[in-house]
Amino acid sequence: MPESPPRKRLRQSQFEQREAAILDATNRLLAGRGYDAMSMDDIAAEVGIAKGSLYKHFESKEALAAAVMVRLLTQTEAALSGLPQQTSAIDQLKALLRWTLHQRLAGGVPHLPSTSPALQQALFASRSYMDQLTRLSDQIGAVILQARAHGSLHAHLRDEFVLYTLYARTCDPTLDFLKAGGSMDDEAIVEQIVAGCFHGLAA
Amino acid sequence: MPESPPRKRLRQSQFEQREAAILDATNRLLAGRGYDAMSMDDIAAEVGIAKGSLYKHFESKEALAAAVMVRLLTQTEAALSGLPQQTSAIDQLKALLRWTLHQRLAGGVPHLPSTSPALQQALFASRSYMDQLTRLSDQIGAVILQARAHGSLHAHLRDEFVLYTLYARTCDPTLDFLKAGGSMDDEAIVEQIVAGCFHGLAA
DNA sequence: GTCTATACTGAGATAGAC
DNA sequence: GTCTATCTCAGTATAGAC
Repeated sequence: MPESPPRKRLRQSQFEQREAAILDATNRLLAGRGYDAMSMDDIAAEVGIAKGSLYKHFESKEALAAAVMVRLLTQTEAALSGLPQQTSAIDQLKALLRWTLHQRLAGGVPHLPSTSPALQQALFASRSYMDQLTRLSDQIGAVILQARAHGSLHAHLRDEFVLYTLYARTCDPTLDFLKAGGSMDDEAIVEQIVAGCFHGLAA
Repeated sequence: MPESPPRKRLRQSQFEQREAAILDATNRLLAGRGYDAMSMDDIAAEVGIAKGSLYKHFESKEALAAAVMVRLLTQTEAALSGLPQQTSAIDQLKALLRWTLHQRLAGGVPHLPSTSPALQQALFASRSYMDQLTRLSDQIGAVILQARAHGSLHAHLRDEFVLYTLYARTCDPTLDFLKAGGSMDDEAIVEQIVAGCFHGLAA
C-alpha cells in the first residue's frame, strides 16, 4: 500500500479519533443505562457533538451498538490469545472468565446483549457481529475440547453448555448485586464467581 | 367479614377474572418480548379489551408489570413451602431451582427483571414487589443457613453469593440458547443447569 | 366500566445552511 | 462534516360518550 499524503493522514486520524470517542461514549452509556434507556441525544451530549453528526459515522443506533460489541469481542479474542503458552486449557477458561468479569467491574458492557431483546435482535441480524462472535466461539470451543481431552470438565456436561455458561457468566446479575451490596471488593467478587462457576455451590 | 350479596359477588368475580386475564396476557408478552418491547396496546389486544380499560385495573404499565412479578414471587414461595417435609436443605435449593427453570421453559417470566433496566427500576420502587421479594429471600435464606449447617455448601462461598446465584440462574440466558439449539429436551436442559450450578464445570 | 378518540411526550432519523 | 431545526412515529396516559 502506498503511503497517504500527510494532510490526508491527519484528517483521517482526526476522523478515527472522533469515531473512537463515539464508541467509548456509547460503551459507557450502554454499560450504565442499557440499550433502550440510552438515546442518541445522550450519546451526542456525552461525546460533545451534535446528534446529526453521529449519523455521519454510524447509520443507526443499532449499527453503533453493534460496532461497540464487535470491538469488545475482538478485544476478548486478543485477551485469550495473549495468555501464556504453557497455560492449561482449564486455566485458560478460568483466566478468560476472570478477564471478562474485571472488564465489567471496570464499567464494561456485558458480552451477551441479554439485557435488551431489541439489541439482541439487532445484533443477531448484524453480519460483522455474528462473524466476530463465531470467530471467538470457535477459539473458545477449541480450548473447551482440550480441557475435555484432559478430563478437566465434568463428563456429563455438554460442550455447548460449557460455552454458553461462560458467556452467560459475563452478564450475570450476581456481579451487580454483589457490587451494589458493597461488602466485597472487586477481587473477592471475581473469585466467588469463578469458584462458583467452576466448582459449584455444593461442597 | 359479612358475606356479600350474590349480585355483588358475581360482579366482583367477573372483575377478578378479567384482572387475572390481564395478568396472564401481560405475563405472556413479558416473557416473549420483554418489558420495553411490550406496549399497552399489545396487552389490550392480547386480552381482547380496549386499552383505556386497562387503566381501570392498573394505574400504569409499571404497576401492571409489578403485579405480574408479585404473583410470580408468591407462587414461588408456595412452591418452596410445598416441598416434602423431610427434604434436606440442599435438596430444597435444588428443587427450587428446578421448579423455576421449568416455569421459564413453560413460557414464564424470569424472576429477576435483569432484561430491562427500566423494569428493574420500577420494581425496586414498588412497595408490594419489594415486600414480597424480601419475604421470599428470607425464606430461601433460612434454607441456605440450614444447608450451611449441614456442611452442604462450599465454605468459602458467602451466603449472599449463594442466594444471588440462585436468583440469577432463573434468568440465565444459557437456558434460552440451549432451548433455541433444539438438541436437548426440557428435562435435559434443566438437569445440565442444576448440575452446573451446584457442582460446577470442572471435574 | 368499557369503548373510541386524542393529547402529549420522547426518541430515531433527516434536511439544509454553513 | 458539523451544526440547528424539524419530521415522523410509537407509545403512555387521559377525556368524554354510552
